[in-house]
Amino acid sequence: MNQFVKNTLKDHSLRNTLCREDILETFLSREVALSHGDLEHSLGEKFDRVTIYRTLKTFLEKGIIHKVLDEEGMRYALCKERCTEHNHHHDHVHFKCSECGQTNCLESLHIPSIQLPAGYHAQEMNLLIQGLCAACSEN
Amino acid sequence: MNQFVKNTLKDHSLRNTLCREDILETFLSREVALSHGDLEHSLGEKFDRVTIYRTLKTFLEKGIIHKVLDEEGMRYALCKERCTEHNHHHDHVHFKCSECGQTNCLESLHIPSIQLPAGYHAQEMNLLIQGLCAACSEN
DNA sequence: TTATGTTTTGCAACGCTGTTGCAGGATAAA
DNA sequence: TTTATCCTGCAACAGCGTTGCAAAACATAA
Ligand SMILES: [Mn+2]
Ligand SMILES: [Mn+2]
Ligand SMILES: [Zn+2]
Ligand SMILES: [Zn+2]
Repeated sequence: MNQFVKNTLKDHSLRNTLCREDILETFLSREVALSHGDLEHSLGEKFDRVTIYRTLKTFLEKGIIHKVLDEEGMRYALCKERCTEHNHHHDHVHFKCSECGQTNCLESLHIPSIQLPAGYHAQEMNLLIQGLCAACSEN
Repeated sequence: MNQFVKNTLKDHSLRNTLCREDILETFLSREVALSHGDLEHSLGEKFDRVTIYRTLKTFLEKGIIHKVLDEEGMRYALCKERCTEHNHHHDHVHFKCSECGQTNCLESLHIPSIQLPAGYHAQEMNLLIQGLCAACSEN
């Protein structure tokens, strides 16, 4: 378990530090997309905010996490596939529940390809669906 | 022209003020989605930043503009259809050019409907496609 | 194990973004 | 023209995100 975290860091040529371990474990244990603020809150006073920012940036560059667009600020989630900095090959849907506020990856839902007007070339797509999640709709 | 602006304000029961006129005209003349910073820059020192924030908020509530999700902060664009605060019925694609940086509405491209997992209910969708726009791809 | 070069961290400081309260000014309607 | 209501500018503030720098931690090889 903790070994997975260590391996992930090693595989990406990153030094094994407590902050990186804790942040990775937080992503693993919570199943949702996390913002910088979520992490800061979740980790208490354990690390400086700046360190958290830099860890997120490093993880993004290494392709360990990917950005999740959100109306109220950027969130991040683990990459399930093998990604690199400028090659985050995700095309799955992100869902944000307007009731519980949680945002998560719907890995199994691919964004359908779209016929763009002439001359346009797509490089990256980001689809956010907002609504009620399964837990919140059965109230 | 200016008359359209006055009518729009009147139709939404908004008082006719210089700041609102100028912001509406800016949205009409530029064809792209604008951020608060774009407007602040475009209007010079003419109005206080706070007034621009409040004008955007008012226009959103009245359904005059809608949000455009963007990796580097929120942008806004005119609603072509009749919208109200909590009923922005847009389902068109937004495109951001990674070369010229412009973001705009592709009004004619509808977001395809997606089959969500059981229990999930969609209320709103936001699809941002990043890539090269027509102008930038013919370089 | 210890020594070494390199990477990472915490701290301080800074600029930018977005919000609120309040008093004075502008607007629309009578 | 008067009046009630709405809008604006100003000041202040909290939060987000970045940078430079010195001290601490890490990985590697002696
Ligand atoms: Mn995802
Ligand atoms: Mn649009
Ligand atoms: Zn929910
Ligand atoms: Zn372009």
